[in-house]
Amino acid sequence: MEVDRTLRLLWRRALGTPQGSRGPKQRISVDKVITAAIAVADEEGLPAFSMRKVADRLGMKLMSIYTYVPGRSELIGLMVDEVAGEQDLSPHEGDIRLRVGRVAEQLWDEYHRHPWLLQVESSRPWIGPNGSDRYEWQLAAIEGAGLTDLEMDQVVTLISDFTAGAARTSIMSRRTSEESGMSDAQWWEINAPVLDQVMPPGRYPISGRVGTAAGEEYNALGDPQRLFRFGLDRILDGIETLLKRNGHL
Amino acid sequence: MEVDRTLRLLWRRALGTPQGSRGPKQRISVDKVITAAIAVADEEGLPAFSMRKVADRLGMKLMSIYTYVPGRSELIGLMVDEVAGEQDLSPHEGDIRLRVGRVAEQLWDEYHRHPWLLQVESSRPWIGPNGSDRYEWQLAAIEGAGLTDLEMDQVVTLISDFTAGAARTSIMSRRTSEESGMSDAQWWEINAPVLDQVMPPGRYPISGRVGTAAGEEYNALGDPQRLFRFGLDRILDGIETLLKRNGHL
DNA sequence: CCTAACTCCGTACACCTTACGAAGATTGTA
DNA sequence: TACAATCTTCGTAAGGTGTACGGAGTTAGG
Repeated sequence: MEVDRTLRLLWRRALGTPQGSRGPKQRISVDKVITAAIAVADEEGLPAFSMRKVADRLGMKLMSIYTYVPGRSELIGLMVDEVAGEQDLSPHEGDIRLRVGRVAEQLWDEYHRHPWLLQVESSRPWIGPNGSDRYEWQLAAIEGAGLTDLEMDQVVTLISDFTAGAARTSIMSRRTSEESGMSDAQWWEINAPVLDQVMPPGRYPISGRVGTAAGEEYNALGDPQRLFRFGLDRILDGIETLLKRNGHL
Repeated sequence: MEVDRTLRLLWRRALGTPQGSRGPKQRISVDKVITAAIAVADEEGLPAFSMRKVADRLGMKLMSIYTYVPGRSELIGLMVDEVAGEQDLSPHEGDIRLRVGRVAEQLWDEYHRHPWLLQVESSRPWIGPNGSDRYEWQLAAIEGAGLTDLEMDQVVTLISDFTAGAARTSIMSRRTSEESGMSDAQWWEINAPVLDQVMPPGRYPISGRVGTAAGEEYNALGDPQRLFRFGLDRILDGIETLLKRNGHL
């Protein structure tokens, strides 16, 4: 079963080398394949990520990659767990606000370092060593704060979901300015004639006002970092409210 | 410029029919193309969504579709604004908790009705009529609650980002159970030997305990609806805290 | 020593988007 | 009425994609 093989690849370090194979030794290693694959995805994004490009980068031919990993989607699973291992999981310090904040910021950084993470659409969420270690570390941030086990899982999910959503917005806006090959000014210049015709003054009273305010404060496209911070602070307030209600804090 | 053409397609109803073209009349309409495209995406997801399938569904040949829309990514932009128009934007009622809750639930429903929305990776966020109307409506939910213009934008973004993140988790878990062709039990049966070997008891003290609790409460895969509700309630608490701090409520 | 098992990889197939141009339909205008 | 301009439809082809299959060569176990 391919599931089994992929799982063994995920936990390859814990399982040790699978001695005694007959044919010629592999020229490179799964780790090299994964590293090259991550580099390709970092540079070009997941849609443009292809087995051919991974092979090229390694100086091998396309079909050889398939002796290292079962296929494209399994390789992506391996990449996801690999980058989950880049984080610093040193013991938590400070009050719960700081701890939980750090959990969120770590995810935020990871998404920005590897924007393709948000394009991953696995049909099976692989359980890998780095993902498992991180989940344990995330829970440790709120261990002993007075939450039930169920609430602990829910809080970590809340933080993860919000951060993923905010990072998605941030990355899409970044892609917009980088990759569209068009400055904001140019874009508005092209669109203005149509939009002026179709959005007469007064048609959007609130968004007109709010959009202007927001546009002036953070410039035009929104300041994703600041939006993230605002949302995170509200969520931390909400978590503190829950702790108070539970009789802690 | 293709930007201009797409924008005109987005606002086609407001702009009226562009009279006086010379050649033969078009056999169908942009609306029919968009509707067919949405149906394909609903059924098969965005990766499997192709121009050919849209053409087939309409009884036309592949290249004819390109006389209606500039290309695949522009068609997707049109689809996004189209489904944004399915919502009921009737006036808000109830207190702010209810209003904001309804904003979130509406997005939640939309993502579940059209899961491919979360797979969209536009390089330009098109400004369409339905998206604009909805943003106005979302702001109206918190108009007059005592927030600054900037805070209003930030609150709507917070709700949108969290909902997108939670919906993403929910949809991925739904896809997992549907599409993997494998029940949870089967999956664990295959994985158990490897995981047992590699995650010895005590290796993950907190996640072991929390995972068990969560698994028992909502069964095994997590109950996305309930996780969404929990997160939303925390965020609403956080927003109320902000209002109190601002001197309202 | 020889065969089983492995690596590497060429070829092929079935998909994808879209550029280009041909063929035919329609309309505005001379 | 004629005819050019302009449009729709669509065939073809180029350049991508993932991966099934099988062949050639290499290595280690029995």
